Amino acid sequence: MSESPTHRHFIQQIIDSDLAAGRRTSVVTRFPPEPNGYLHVGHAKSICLNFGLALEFQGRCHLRMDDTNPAKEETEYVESIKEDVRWLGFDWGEHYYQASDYFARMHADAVRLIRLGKAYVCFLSQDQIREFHGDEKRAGKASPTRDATVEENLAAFEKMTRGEYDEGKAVLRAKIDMASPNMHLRDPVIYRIRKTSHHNTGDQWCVYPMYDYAHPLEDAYESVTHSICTLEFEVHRPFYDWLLSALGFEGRPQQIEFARLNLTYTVMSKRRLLELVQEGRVSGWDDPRMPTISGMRRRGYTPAALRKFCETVGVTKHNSLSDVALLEHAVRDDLNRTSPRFMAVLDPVRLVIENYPEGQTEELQAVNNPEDPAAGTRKVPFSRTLLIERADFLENADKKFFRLTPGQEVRLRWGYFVKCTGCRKDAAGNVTEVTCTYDPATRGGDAPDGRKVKGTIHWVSEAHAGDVEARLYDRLFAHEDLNHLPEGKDWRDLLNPASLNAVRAKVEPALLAVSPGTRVQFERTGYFCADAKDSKPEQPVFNRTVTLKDSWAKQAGK
RNA sequence: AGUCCGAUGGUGUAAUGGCAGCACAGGAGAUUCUGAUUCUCCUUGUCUAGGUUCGAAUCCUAGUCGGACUACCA
Repeated sequence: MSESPTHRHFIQQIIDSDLAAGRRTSVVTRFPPEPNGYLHVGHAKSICLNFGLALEFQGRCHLRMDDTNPAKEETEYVESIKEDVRWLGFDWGEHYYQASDYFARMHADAVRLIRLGKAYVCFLSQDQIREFHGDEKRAGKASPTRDATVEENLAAFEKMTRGEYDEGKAVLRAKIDMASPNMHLRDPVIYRIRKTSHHNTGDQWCVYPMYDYAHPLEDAYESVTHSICTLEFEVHRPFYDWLLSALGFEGRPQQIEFARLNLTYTVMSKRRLLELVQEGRVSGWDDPRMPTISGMRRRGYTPAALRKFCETVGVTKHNSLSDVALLEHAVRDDLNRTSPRFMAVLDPVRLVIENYPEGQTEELQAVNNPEDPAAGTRKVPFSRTLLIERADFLENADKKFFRLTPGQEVRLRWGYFVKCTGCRKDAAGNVTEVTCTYDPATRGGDAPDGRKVKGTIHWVSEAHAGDVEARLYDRLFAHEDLNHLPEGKDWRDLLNPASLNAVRAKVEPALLAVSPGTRVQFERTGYFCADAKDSKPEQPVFNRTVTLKDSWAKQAGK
């Protein structure tokens, strides 16, 4: 538990008090993504918040596609969003909605607004609108048609709707206050002309509502009670309230803003993620290095780990930059309990047991998961010639090195004690083979005489080993805070050139049979997931989710 | 520059006028058939200055710093 069990974040407190005071009798939230990209871990925070609140208060949470801009949205994204929300473990039940389903109703409300004298058609060009808008110091100037009659506006909006104007020739604006210190209240544009086919409504419409106009209405139509969004919409709230009040909605939704998630060594904007994909810097939205939910799923992250992480970072109103170590901790913690162990050698060197009979093979019993007795055991083939990690042998080592070095005895995991006798090298001085002798009495890994070894290393039998691709991932960026770039650098300059290192690994035979998507631990090296896309039968490709903590590497680095 | 929002260890957060706590990270040690896990202990914090109060992280004022906004994007 990262917080005391009684802790309530500020949104829970708002809801508590709404319920206690009788202002609300139920809780309805919504997660409203625009289908113009894949969901990322920042969205996961919002999903957990909104669906979590609904669960906690026995209300409901709607999944709503905020598809008001036909130029940017695609069905591919709609499908991926649904999949990601489900995968995270949430269920919207019957409550799937699309902003585009409300276009007729929104249009009718725009007509109402005009009749109320609270909206008008403006024929200024985009540049003129900007110019008339004023700035912090100067009040804006009224559009020439600001005081047109209701009839004139109705007629003009009708012509807009019928497509009689070209794109950009006219917009519908709310009539509020051109002198407001809040720019969003200086007669914001609420409808624009777009003669583009919409992924859902096709060519039915050529006028489309703007976010500021559409969003409060969507919430109101669905009887949303608490409309939770990110901090940058704080300035939009007065318009949100103005609109619903102007149109006379009862029991209006309340907009509440919270701080979006930022992660070290990670970009979190859809625009940047899209660029990484389009520029081919990653293999796609689901590249395992991407902070997208689909990328993290492929990388081996679990829904539980993501949910736990979202709980850990909390919900506040101030911007922060969460350490990616928090995320890594969440996934290690989950995977440690749940993933079966296997032996895999990522950087192999041969180990020959000189006193083990040539040609002999035996099967040793290995425990699948020490954290979970129910996971059972498996057999691992053993023979005279093994493969071990190159880093587990050192010709000249100090006393702190617990692995193979001439004269030192170590345990082969689930196997025997072996004592290092030396090594052979090639002409260049590279170690080609490590040699040792074994103690037959230590079969299974324990010495009858009670003697201890300091180190245990993993291994595979060379003749029995499978050969697979292992993709060793590291952080995508080499810079900590991508919202603050070093002088003169583009964010792309900060990509980590070593974010992917694909190696051929030698693995115990049981590993060849795992199905795509399976998460395992490679003992002593890390958690891996059989890639869901590139794995073939008997030929899995493993993605490293995260390394195991390595206090030896830390020590040795000192 | 204006308006709005925010500020608690290295990081993320709790304490809602009454002992500044938790997690991560870092350090030391114990345990261990993974130098993992687990366990124990430790380092480190209320932006500044005033005020209110018996008592302030909390309330007030001013300042400082950070963020958002000035799209026919969401």
